[in-house]
Amino acid sequence: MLSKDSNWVSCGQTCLERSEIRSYMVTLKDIAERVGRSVTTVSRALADCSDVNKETAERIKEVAAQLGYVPNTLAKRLQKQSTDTIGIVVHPASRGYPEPFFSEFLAGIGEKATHYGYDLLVTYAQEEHQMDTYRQLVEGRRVDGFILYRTLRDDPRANYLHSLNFPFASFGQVESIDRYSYIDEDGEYAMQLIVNHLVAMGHTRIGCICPSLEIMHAYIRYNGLVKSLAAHGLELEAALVREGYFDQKDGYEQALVLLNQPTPPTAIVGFNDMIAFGAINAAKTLGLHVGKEFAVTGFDNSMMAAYYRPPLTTISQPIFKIGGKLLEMLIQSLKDKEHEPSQLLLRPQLIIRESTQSL
Amino acid sequence: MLSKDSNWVSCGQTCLERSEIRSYMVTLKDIAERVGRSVTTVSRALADCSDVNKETAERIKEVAAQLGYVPNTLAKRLQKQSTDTIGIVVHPASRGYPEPFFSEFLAGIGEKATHYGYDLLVTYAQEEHQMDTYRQLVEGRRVDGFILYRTLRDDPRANYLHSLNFPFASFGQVESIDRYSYIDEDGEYAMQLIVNHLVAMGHTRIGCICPSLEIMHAYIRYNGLVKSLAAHGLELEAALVREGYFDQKDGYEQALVLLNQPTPPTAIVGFNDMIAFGAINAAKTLGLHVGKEFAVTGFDNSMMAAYYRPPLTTISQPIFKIGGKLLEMLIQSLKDKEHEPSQLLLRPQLIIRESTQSL
DNA sequence: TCGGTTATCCAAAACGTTTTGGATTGATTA
DNA sequence: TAATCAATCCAAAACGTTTTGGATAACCGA
Repeated sequence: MLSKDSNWVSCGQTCLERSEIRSYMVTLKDIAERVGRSVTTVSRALADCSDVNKETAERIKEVAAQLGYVPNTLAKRLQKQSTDTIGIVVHPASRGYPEPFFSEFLAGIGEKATHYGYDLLVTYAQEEHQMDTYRQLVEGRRVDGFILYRTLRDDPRANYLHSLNFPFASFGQVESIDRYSYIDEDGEYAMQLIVNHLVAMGHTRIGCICPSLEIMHAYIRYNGLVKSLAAHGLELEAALVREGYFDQKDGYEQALVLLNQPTPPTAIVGFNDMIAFGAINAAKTLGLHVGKEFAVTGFDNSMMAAYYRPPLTTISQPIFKIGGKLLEMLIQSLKDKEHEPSQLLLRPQLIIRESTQSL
Repeated sequence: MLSKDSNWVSCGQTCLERSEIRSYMVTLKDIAERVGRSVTTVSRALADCSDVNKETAERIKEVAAQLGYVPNTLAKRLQKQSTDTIGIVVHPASRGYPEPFFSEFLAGIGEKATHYGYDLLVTYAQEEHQMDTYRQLVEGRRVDGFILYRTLRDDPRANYLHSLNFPFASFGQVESIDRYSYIDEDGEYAMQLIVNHLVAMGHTRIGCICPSLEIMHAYIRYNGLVKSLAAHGLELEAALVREGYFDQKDGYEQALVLLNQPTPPTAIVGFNDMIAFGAINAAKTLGLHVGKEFAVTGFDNSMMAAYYRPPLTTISQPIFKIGGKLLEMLIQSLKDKEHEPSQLLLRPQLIIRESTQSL
């Protein structure tokens, strides 16, 4: 193993040299002096401008390479008055394991950002200081645009940015503004898929565990659920609806409440996979045979879904791709300020597994 | 719901005003003109320097607040020649669900970074361009320091940064350099805990599924495993060692290989939780009663561990805290270049659950 | 010969800060 | 009275780019 990168391993002399190179930062001025041209010319040569002699340009590039010149990002950005940086403010709920969704989403954004030469600035703010964080980033000109996610129906972040005409793109719609860029999954359609499937399996007594309806996703899915049930002549009984946020613990506890009722549901629709896992565990605890006599569905198709016992029937969303596409939409609007906002509604897919079988 | 943040909701006039404020960026010069003082004085007043008259300073601050002045971050950084930014280059394996570890680690780093006023620059590079990415960030002066994780025994990133004397702190040790800041868990001790427990449960035929031994963590744990087994007069048979990277699929497949041998192990030590989950599934597939006649252990105590069926015996590491502490160590060394590197070896904890019971 | 191109170059301004090295004033001290 | 000191202020330089608005010289066609 030592052979790999061995030039770095026992570096007595090498290190010193490198260290000197670093402490002496090469600037345009250095190159200019060395070549005997002005800073202007050097800058233009490196930018491949047409008004510099070919030979001069070559010589300049040669010297630049030889000196190991790398432009100073800060200086460039100050001059250009743009940061080439996209900001994302992390939601408090995305901080731990509970939300496997987030790391994939971030990766989708990050890979595209790197690809297009943008930096990704990730900020963690406490919920109560969330708006201050946005304001600081905007007014300190630290980012060129934002990615938003987990939107609310009336979303203060979106409202703020929209009012400033500050670029952003969001995963999830917002009711309180219009003309903005977003991607969303068709939650209503997703619920239709789920309900159709459950009904086909013989379920009529269907409950759900969902987060606050202030969250846009939840609201859309909830309405979709009600509507789809109605299409089958079924009703979503108030007693069969429980609020639970996002983690297994909530799913477990709320499912227990539902299942301990006099006439419990035969199926529970979890609004995300973690909730569904919790519900499965609750049912197991009560000795139910999950999949047969009691069904559970999730939402997200997280990796665990396929491996859980029983494997979870859930809705698949291409989170990684959504992140990437969102970033592309944002960059689009950064490059062309007049560009019409793009809006994308994705068709989700139902992944049927063993957690839902015929009654 | 509309009452909350209603100042943003129906903003006809408000929006315009805001928008004007933004397009007209307030600078020190603006304040200076308004107050009738020089830019220098304004700058010094806002920095609470002692050589500006109290009344003047107050007046300046008043006007600054009134105009909504926020310093231009780029200009400040260019002048100060520091970026106040910490970089983290994401390992390709951390991109999806498979590694719940990552989002918690990142959150630990990010929250502290925000707390100390540092930006967190998250970069996604393809593995083959990894070193280029580091070089660009270093030489373009885009970050003041790095957080490294998932170190190799001979780690090119650490070697590079170390040779340049560029600040970094890593989660995991590196063999190829010394005198650097790191946090690591005591993997040898962790394995001792696991082996002692398994032996106490009556296991003598113990196998393992571990990642490449080039990875420092894996190497340490592997050696710890061998040593701990030896302490009980046991040997780690070559046939009972399989390489698997990090996900359930690997765990599943490699566990099948182990279990289909003529004399299969009665316990499998997974080098992380995902591997362990896969192994559990494999055993279930073969009809084994996991926990009773066959034991599995994990490493990380990811959230799923407690909820898996059976719940997983595993090693607990405070990943979130480690991230935060790492960032603090890094900032420490940024502020005091001469500061001795700190090195922290954590005592891991064994969380015993039902996946390991008496034979 | 002259006006008009073209090719090549550059000084200076600009981006918005912080810092350096005084300058000015008025009061205090020797 | 002159020297010293403290308080208050600021012009200019610096950070390292990019861009603006020419300048210069050589060449071309009429």
